[in-house]
Amino acid sequence: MTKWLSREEQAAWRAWISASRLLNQKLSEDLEESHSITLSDYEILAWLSEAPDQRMRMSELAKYSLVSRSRLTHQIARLEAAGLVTRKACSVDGRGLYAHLTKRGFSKLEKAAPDHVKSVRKHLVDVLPPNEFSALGAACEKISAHLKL
Amino acid sequence: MTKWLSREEQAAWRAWISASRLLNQKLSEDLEESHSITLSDYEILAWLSEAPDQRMRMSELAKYSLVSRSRLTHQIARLEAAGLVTRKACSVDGRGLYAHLTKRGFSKLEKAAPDHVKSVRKHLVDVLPPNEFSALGAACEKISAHLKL
DNA sequence: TGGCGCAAATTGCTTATTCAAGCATCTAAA
DNA sequence: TTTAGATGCTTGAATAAGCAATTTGCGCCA
Repeated sequence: MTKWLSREEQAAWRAWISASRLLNQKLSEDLEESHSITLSDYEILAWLSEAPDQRMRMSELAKYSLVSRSRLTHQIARLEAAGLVTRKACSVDGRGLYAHLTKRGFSKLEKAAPDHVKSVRKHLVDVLPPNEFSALGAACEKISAHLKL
Repeated sequence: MTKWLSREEQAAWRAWISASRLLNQKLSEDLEESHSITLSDYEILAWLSEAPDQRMRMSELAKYSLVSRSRLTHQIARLEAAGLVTRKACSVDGRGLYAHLTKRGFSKLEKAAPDHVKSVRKHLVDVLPPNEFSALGAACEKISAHLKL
C-alpha cells in the first residue's frame, strides 16, 4: 500500500523542485549574460581555482563537481579548446590526468566571480532571513549526506 | 566591492547544490531502473494526469513543468511516438494544441507512481523530521516565489 | 475590413549529455 | 614474473536540450 504525500508534503516537494530548477536557470542566465560563460563551466573553474596548484585529477574533479566522468571529459575538452584549462599527465599514476587552470581560466573566473556571488545572494541567500537560510543549509546537508551513503 | 559568502553561507550554498543535484539524479535513476521512464517524462505525465480531461495546452504545460516550449515540443513528440500522449488541435484557438494523456500513458504513470513516491519519501521527505521538512518547503516557496517575480 | 503586431507552437540546426565500448595502466595474488 | 581484474580516462555514436528563425492564427483598431 502506497503512502501518498499529504497536501502539505506535496506542496513542499513542488516548491523544492521549482526553487531548484528556477534558481539554476537564473544563475546560468545571469552568468551567460554578463560573462558569456556557462554555470557548469564556471563551477569547474571554481573547483580548480581552490585546489592546490589549481589542478585536480579528472576523477576527483568529477566527484566534487557531481558530474559524470564522461561528461567531464567532454567539458574539459571544450574548456581546453577555449584555453581556460589544460590537461597534463599525472606522474604518480600513468593512467591519471590533471586538469589545470590556466592563467586565462583564472582571470575569466576572477572577472565572473563577483557577479556570480551577487547573483547567488540576490536570488537565494538574501531572500531568507539568516536563521532560515542556515536552517535551509542544514537541511540540505542532511539530505545530501543521506544521498551519499 | 564584493560581499563574498561567509564560510557558513558558502557551506549552505554547496549543500543546496549537492542536495538538489544528487536528489534529481537519484530519483531519475530509481525511476529508470524500475519503470524505464525518465524523471522528466514522468513529470509531464503527472501534470497531464491532474489536469481536467487529462489534457493541457502546450504552453500551459511548459509553464507548469518549468520546461522551455521548444524542449516541450521535442519531448511531447517523443512521448507521442511512445504512445503515452497524443496531440489534438484546440477548437478555441487555432494556433493551440492540447497534449492529451493516453490510456497507455495513464497506466504507465499509475504503475510508476507508487515507486516514485516511495523514492521521494526515502530520499527527501523522511530524511528530515516533519517540522524541518515543512520549514524546508516554506523556504523553497519563498525562493521560488521570489524568482518568479 | 485589412493590415500589423503579437502569441502558440514547430522546425532545423548546433551544442551538450549520456551510454556503451575501448585502451592503457595499475594492483595484487599465485 | 605472469596474469586476472580494477581503475582512470577517452571515444564515438545516439539522444536530448537549446537557440533562432518560421509558420500560422488571433485580435485590435484605424
